[in-house]
This record gives sequence, C-alpha cells and structure tokens, in this order.
Amino acid sequence: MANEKVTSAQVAALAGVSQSAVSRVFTPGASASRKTAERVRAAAEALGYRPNALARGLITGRTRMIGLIVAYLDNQFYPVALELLSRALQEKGYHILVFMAGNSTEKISEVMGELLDYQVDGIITASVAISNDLTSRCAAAGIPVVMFNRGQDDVRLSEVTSDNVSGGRRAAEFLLQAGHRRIAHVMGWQGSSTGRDRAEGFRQAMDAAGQKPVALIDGMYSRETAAAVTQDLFTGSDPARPDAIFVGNDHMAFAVMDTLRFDLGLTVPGDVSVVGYDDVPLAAWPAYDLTTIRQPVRRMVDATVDALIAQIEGDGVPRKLQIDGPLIIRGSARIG
Amino acid sequence: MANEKVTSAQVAALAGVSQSAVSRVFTPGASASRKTAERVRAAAEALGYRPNALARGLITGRTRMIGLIVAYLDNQFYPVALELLSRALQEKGYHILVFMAGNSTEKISEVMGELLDYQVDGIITASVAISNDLTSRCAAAGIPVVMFNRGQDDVRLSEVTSDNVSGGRRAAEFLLQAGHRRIAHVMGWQGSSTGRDRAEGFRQAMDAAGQKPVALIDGMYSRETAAAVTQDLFTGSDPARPDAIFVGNDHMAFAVMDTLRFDLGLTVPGDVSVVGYDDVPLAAWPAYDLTTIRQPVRRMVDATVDALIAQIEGDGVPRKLQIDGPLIIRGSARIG
DNA sequence: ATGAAAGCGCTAACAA
DNA sequence: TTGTTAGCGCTTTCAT
Repeated sequence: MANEKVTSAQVAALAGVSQSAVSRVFTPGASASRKTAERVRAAAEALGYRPNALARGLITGRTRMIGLIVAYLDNQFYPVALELLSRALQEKGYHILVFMAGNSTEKISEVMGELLDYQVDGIITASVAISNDLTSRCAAAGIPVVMFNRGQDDVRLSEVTSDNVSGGRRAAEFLLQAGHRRIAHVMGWQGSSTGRDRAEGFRQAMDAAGQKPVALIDGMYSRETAAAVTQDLFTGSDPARPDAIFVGNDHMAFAVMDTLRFDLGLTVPGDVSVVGYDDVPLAAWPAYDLTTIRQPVRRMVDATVDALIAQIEGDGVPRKLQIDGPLIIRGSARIG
Repeated sequence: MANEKVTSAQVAALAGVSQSAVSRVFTPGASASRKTAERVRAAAEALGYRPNALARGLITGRTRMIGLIVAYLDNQFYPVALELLSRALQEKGYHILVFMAGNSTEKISEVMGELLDYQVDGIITASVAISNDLTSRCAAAGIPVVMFNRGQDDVRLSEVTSDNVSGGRRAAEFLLQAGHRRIAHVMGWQGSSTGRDRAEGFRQAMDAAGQKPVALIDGMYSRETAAAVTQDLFTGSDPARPDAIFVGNDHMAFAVMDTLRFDLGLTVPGDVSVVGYDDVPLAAWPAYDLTTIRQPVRRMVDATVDALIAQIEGDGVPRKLQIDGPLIIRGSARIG
C-alpha cells in the first residue's frame, strides 16, 4: 500500500506529456492547452498526485509558510489571536509554523533561527520582543517581520498595536469620573511596550486630574503575581487601600477580582471598582462582567496579515499601525 | 544588505573543502576530521550559514515537521494542549504546522491535503474525526496519524484518550452518592467519541442505580447551546427540574453555571450541583470552583508525542491508549 | 576522511 | 503551447 511518493514524472508518463507540462498545469498562471490540462489532471487524479510543496519552495524561493512566535497561551487573548491569524493566513494560502517561546530572549532567537532554516516567507511575533541582532538577520535574509501587539523602535520592523497610551488614559479618566480618588494600577509587565504604554497613559490622566495613584505595581502579566499584589494592596491601613484598580490586562484582572471577592471578602464594584484591558471573551461572561478597554483583535489581525503579505509580495515597506478600541462598560466598575 | 542566501558551496569555497564536506559537518553522524570540521564551522560562522531545511527534507524524506489539526481554540482545553504539544515536539526537534479546521469534514480533508503537500512527518488531530478516505491517503503516504482526545475504529490510526466511559460513570456515581435523584446530563457533542462515551458511562451508572435521568440533551460542546439547554431545563414544572447536572465538558459547564446563577437566580451547589469534564485551569478559579473529571493533558500529550515519534522513527505500530484521570472534588457539587 | 557525481521533485528559461 | 535543459541546496553513494 505504501505508495509513498507520486512524482510529476510519473504523471507525465501516464498522460503522455513532458514533465514540465505537468508542472505547468499545476502552476497558477502558466500556459497549457485545454487538452493537455485535462489529460494531466486525469492522470494526476488517477495516481493521487499532488505537487511537493518543498520542492516547489526550493526553486521558487517562496514556501507560503509563515512563522508565528508566541510566548504563552494561557492568556485568552492569544488563543483568540492565534485562531484568527491562522484562519486569515489560511485564506490567503499561507500556512503557519507555530513556536512557543516563553519570554526568554535565548529561546526566541533559537526559534527564529529554526524558522529561517525552514525558509518561511515571513514572521509574526505575538507579544514578544526581538533583539537587534535577530532583526538584522531577518532583514539580511529578506524576511519581513511584523510584531503583533508589541512595539519596538526599529524601522525594519512592522508593528500592529492598539493605542495603549490612550487606552490607559481612558481607563483612568473613567475611574476618576466615577468619583474614585484612591486608584491603583496593577501594571502590565514593564518589560513590554504595552505594559509601559498603558501605565504611561494612566499616569498622564492622573496627573492631568491632579491625582496621585495609590499604588503602581508591576503585575508581570501573571495571574499569580496579580493575585499576590492585590493581597498586598489591602494589608495596609485603611486610607492606603484603593477603591479602584486599573489592571494592565484582563487576564490579571480576573485574578484581581477573584482575590478581592474570595480572599478579601470584598465586593466588586461595591467596595472596589476594577477595569481591565483587552476585552477577551471571558470578560463578557457574567461571572466577571468586566469593564475593560477593548483591543480589536480582528482588525489587528487583518492589519497584521495585510502588512505581512504586502511586504512578502514586494510592494510594501515596514509599517507601524495603531488600531484603536473602545472602552467597554460592564459591571465591574462604578459608573460616574 | 540583503544577503539573501548562503549556500554550503560558498562555505566550502571559503573553507577550502568540498561542498560535501560541509554537508557532513552539519549532518549528525557523518564523518569528518576535527580539522575540517573546525575550518568549516569557522567559515559557516563567518558567512552566517545555516543548512536549508527544505533542501534537506527534499532529499532525506524527513522534514521534522508535524501537522496539527485542531477544530477551535475557544475551549481552554485546546490552547493548553497545543502549548504542551508544541513544547514537547520542539524538545524532540520537531516543528508544528497548525491548522484550524472547525468541524467541517470538507475543511479537514482540504487541510490534510495541504499537510501532505508539505511532506510533514506525521499528523496529530486534536478532537477532530477523519474520514476513511483520508486515513487511506495518509497510510498510503506512509504518514502516521495520531488522534488526540478522540477515538475512531481504524487500526491504521493511533489514538490517545482518557477513559471517558469510566469518567462518565464516576461523575454519575458521585452525584448519586450525594443523594441526587433528579440528574440531567448536558452531553458532549454526540458526533464525537468523547461525547458519546461520557454519556454512555453516565447511563451505565444511572442504570446500575436504577435511576432515570431527568434529561439527556446534546450540548454540542458549545457555550451557547449549553446555556440555551439549561434555560429549557428549568422552564418546565418543578418536579421535572434537575437538582444536579453532569455536563459533557468544562467549557459548557461554565455556561451552565452562569445561566443557573445569573439568568435563573439559582445557587450552585445549593439549588443545583454541577459536574464538568476536563479540569481546565479555569475550573480551579474560585469564580467557578468546578467539580470535574480531570483529563490528564500532560500525560496525554506525552503519550501522543511518544506514539507519533515511535511510528515516524519506524519502530512503531498504531496504538490506542487510554489515560485515566481522577475526579476532582471542588465546590460546585454537593458532597454525599 | 574526502571529493566527484548523481539526484531528491520541482519550476523556469530557452528553443522549437 | 510544448519539450529540453538547467538548476534550487542539499545528502549520499562511490571511488579514491
């Protein structure tokens, strides 16, 4: 049974044409008469022939594979993005090679190297930063890189983010307007552009209102850290305790709410208002009903795919895009 | 700058050796003297050379790529499995080509075809069934397939599941022992082996106890369907209402709990006990605190990878594995 | 241990 | 439109 491999030569033999004729029939935009095409297709069908994508890639220099590097999948934002990215790329005839890289620089460069070995046509990094060195290697290899949901100051890199500074600002303004005066910010990881930008926006709005944050703590985008930090926030004396918390992303916000309700015995938003960032599907579930800044994943994904493909097909230069999302008001925060 | 491509020939020229010598240095288990190896490595380093994985794959017939087909990513079980699978395979030097296929048979076979085009060394299907025809094609191409979390009666296919029948049985027994006598089962999708097996186990235990289920409804593994079904369950007259629900997976169980609490105004487990299946991370969060049958993902992943690699490296035949998991008792169900 | 040569399966000039 | 020819970059005999 192990038919193993059917080659274009075998098809050619059966169809009584040259091997290159077979190739032409399977190459979009190549010329072949109706007659040959039919005979070739029939022979191919009979033999179960399909062109070898590797061999094709070797000669055309295009593999139609895209490398996707993602840190973790436990934050719901990423599976959602991954699913959307994968589908969008599939629709355009591309396939994705996924690598999980955590946040270690080492691992990331190892993984990038492997992607280059496989001659991917482009690389998407989801929320991971990449070194200058790596950027140079990709540039040298002529492989476009687009960073999804992370920014970096390098003209050779495309990036697609939401307007995180303005998002942070709006979150703070919303809380202030509701009358909160003891606001804390459990920040997104300060090693990331998103974490820093959101915190920056938050600071700007607080300054503008002449308010000082009760606390500014790095939650590292980790559920555990966010929970621990929340505990700490409420161990001090009463006046130091926040009555509102802006959290750097939804994933941490869920941990904050869990801690508030189940460990500290507080109510949300009765005792404490909570605002998150991302608007992952879980944020809309009634168990959390989280007020949050939406990142319009779908549009971000489309922009990412467009940017990447434009660069791959030649008529594109790296671009930096910001796609804005609204504040979604739900029940986890008091309303002004 | 666009260095584009560095070939082994260029390295050979610089190192003053033959092209095949370069190949040998980069081929594990090939012979080369220390001296040549050093010169080659130096030259490669200088030029930034790395072997082209495509060309290598073309000749060796091994690409070290594994195709992974997954239906959706919205059930937390899959991102978790995907992350684990990806990491495990990476560790063994394999890379994964991910495809999102929904549950349409058409899409699945389209996607399988593309995987075969890319000459993947093996295929893992996560919770998707595959047609006989497809199985034959893979068998003919000599490409091993292992089904993760789904079973199918075909000797050519490997499968790794948990013991779903016994899991369903234990869930029912647990509920019965707690004194419940009006138990409903919102079943997993009856088009899937897991959905059917869990329901089968549930029935067995109910029969053995001489009990009739209040209801047996297909929740389609969908959050929306599960929510709707739950509403229906409580619109009838009082005696028909369940006091316990065994739900076919956690993903639906969350929807059931949300509906119970926020739409129906019932308490869990006060008014209704809920038991799920999978033990995804979210089940342990205090907002749900879900009693559930654990699927030991890590062990299932390891078994999957082992089975696949054994078959790829030759010394393996398709195997059917069942890996059992415990009932995890939390707060969503009354205790007997 | 090493080089020369063949060829993996395909596409892309080039003639005809 | 078609066949012939030359590679894509690599591994692997086969001699040496």
